[in-house]
Amino acid sequence: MDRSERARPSKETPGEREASANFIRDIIVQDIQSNKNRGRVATRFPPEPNGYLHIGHAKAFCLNFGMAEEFNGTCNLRLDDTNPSKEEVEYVESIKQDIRWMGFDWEDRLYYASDYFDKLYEYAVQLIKAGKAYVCCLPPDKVSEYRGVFGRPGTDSPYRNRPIEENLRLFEAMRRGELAEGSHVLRAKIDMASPNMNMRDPTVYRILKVPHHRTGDKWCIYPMYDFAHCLSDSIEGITHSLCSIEFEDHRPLYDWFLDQLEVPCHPQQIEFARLNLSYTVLSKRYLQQLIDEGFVTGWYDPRMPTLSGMRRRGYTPDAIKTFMERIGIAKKEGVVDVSLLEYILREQLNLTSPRVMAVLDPIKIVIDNYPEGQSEEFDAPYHPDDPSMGSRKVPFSRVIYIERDDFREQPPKKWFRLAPGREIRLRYACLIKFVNAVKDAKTGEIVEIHCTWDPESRGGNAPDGRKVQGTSHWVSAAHAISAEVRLYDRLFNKPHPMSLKDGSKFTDHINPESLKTMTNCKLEPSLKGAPKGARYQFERLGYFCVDSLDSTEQHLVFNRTISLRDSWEKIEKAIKT
RNA sequence: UCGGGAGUCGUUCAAGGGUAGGACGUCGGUCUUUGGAACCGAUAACGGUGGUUCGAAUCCACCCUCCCGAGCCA
Repeated sequence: MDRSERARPSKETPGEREASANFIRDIIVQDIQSNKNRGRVATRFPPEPNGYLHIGHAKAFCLNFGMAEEFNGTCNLRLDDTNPSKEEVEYVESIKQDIRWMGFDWEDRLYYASDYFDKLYEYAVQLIKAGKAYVCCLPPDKVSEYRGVFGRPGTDSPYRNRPIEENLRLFEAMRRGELAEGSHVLRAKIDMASPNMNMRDPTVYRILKVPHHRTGDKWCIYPMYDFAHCLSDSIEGITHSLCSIEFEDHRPLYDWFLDQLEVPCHPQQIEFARLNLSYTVLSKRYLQQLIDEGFVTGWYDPRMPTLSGMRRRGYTPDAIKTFMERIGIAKKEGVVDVSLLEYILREQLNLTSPRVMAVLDPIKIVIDNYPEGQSEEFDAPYHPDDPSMGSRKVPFSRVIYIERDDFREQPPKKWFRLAPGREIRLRYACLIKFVNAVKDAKTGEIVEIHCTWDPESRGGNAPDGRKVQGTSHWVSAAHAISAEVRLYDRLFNKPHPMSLKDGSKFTDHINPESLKTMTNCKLEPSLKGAPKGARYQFERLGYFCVDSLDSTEQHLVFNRTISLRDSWEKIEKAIKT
């Protein structure tokens, strides 16, 4: 292809995501140029409804919906429900909700593989009539044994050359429920000597006497993935069937079925590497295990990499989409550093979150020279770099709270915050100067700190131009509202919890601090009535959102989406070592 | 053992017979009423060995490493 014709990254305008080149886009561009499929692009996202969608699925559907959008095509949502023993309606609903939340629309193209059960049955009959499939009576362990091992050909089933009429009769008996589960299967007659195990007479239909969440008990035989998937794609007129790398050696089988049968079209299967993320696990099975063993509260726990967990945590769909574009699409399998996701999240939240003040672990400050019973208000902008977000009034009075962590009796080097003898700024308010700290006689714990303020410094600066190094966020005690704040962190403390060489289980590496609940938090009064899901930056702390499940008007609950970058933490570590 | 796939900065994605580029990370700096943000700079890579060529990361050969595959799961 001429280089100038190649899909290039779109011009970068502020706030717009950049489209990066990827090999799938290149293929689609070529296909359009050669007028393959008459220039049409049709993709689909085919999740199995046996669990909640996670960020790995998001990579797949962002690609499928994204390509369709970009090339004026369509993307279908198809629930791949061919195994009723594992699938549930709850999952179907969550899948739809999560995709919608991410901003994609399948319009009227919501399909189920089970929509095609009648057609698939007919295709199977067609295959039998063509002498390309047979009913095998080998029990499961024998089927496996006959299939053989890598490097050596398998053995033909003794039922392989059954007459077509008998196959037809037995398949019909399977369908009618006359045969026991496990006793018979329909198999494609391909090649028991193929080096590709998928081609050694794969199972096409099995008996499963299980009701289906959509077809009820109409069927007791169900098609296998390889058969159902390629045909569903063809029935829907899919042009590009994008799937993950582990299906690469299923492609010959995908193509084989479509070649044997009279089908509407023959989509092209293209494989790409699935997403892996550091400090997390991305597999339904392991996520289910985290739930079952009580490490998290459910699929929607804010620490889970599920879309419902991330939504509750405060992630934005846009951050996830931008992440997908930045990591790109390739065939190489790898692990993306979660810090890139976090960077993009902060990048977006920084632009869009109103700033407010919240003290999570309060310590009382008494302003000795501020009159008792008096108060005043300071004007505080909602965003320091975006005046269009406006401002609010923050009340100030004699007793306020600051963060316990913002005071040190014996400050280390490079400490900018409050300490004996120091003067600091209260954000958007004034300068205060340390007087003394009052300790509990028994425990030695500091119960309150006395300071004086400089009334001339209203707004935050002294007219004499003197500078202070530190600025603290604060809340007026008399005006504060109480709340619970849940501090979430990475779920694992190892970058690759799934591949430790020491023989440990991944659950051994759960971060014990992945959730820290703060119950005595003080918020500025403007936060009263904050609606579920609302996002804020708590100044100097991080990005937080109102919990969508547990927060009530009487008892506000906030989740920490992500902390602010903390360069003091780095300095502190450097000093200690 | 056989088949399939993949190897480019620490990570991820590019480019590609002619100076290997971006982003994150890391390190340093500027600025700052968030130790935030922003800005500037530095860092660092073509798995190996041969061959073809004026020139190879790119083409060829061989080798090495890693991933997937023996469900009546998807």
